Amino acid sequence: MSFITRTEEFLLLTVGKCGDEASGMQIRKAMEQLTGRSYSIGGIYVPLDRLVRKGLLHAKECGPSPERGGRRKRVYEVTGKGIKALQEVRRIEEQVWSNLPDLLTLRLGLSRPK
Amino acid sequence: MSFITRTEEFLLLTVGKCGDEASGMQIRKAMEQLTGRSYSIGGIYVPLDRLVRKGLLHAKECGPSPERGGRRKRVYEVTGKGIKALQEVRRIEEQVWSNLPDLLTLRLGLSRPK
DNA sequence: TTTATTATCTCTATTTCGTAGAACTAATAA
DNA sequence: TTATTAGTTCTACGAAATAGAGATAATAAA
Repeated sequence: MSFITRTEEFLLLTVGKCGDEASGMQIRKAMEQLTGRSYSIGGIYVPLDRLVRKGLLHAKECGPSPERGGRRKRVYEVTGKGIKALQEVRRIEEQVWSNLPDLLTLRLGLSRPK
Repeated sequence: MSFITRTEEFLLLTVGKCGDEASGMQIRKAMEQLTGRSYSIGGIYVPLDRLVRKGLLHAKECGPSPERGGRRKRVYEVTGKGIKALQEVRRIEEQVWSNLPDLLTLRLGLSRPK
């Protein structure tokens, strides 16, 4: 078994951050703010759908926003399985980044001593 | 532009950890220990080659090990560009994991208060 | 009521990455 | 000279990322 990808990780966290506002377009905006890069529409919806299929996200249909136009929104939320996947990937990330040799720590500018 | 993948991140860090011993098979062992999962041969060499082509790793041919058998080893080292990529991905990871709403922090078991 | 406008989502083609393991190579030992 | 072995090359295939045109469903304007 493999870890979730970075895109999946960021999407799960972003959905969590957006809370009740976690619709596709809102998630896209938040992802762009958080990461500083831009995402195409497919770059959001394709992996979102995959996360739903895998059971890491749950999707529910909502009413439209009060603004002019716009179709029904679909709002996502992180499932228990999604939380587990995040916990696992965080644990591994910490593991891999720990006990770096001094030279590497230095080159990375992480020389915070101790 | 996109971030390096998780596999690439782990490989770069593992190469850094292995130092002078960073040959393909050694890297494979270290990756398995660090992550707790197993990697096929291709699962190591294919992305290693890609990292070399992208300039994040440098490869040099070495003599064989003193053990019986075995062909020449190829030893990898992280380039300056590789270090930069690691710094960037770490910065973004920290960004995305910061300022989580209380509910999410709780669900993730990160309630280490402020 | 019909038409224009708009936000959101669906669909799908293409490129890039991950995964697997058989086959090949070059070294030492028998 | 042949067997044995560590290490690498090769390559096929499945999975994920990326891009953006088009479909849909809502409100506003005519």
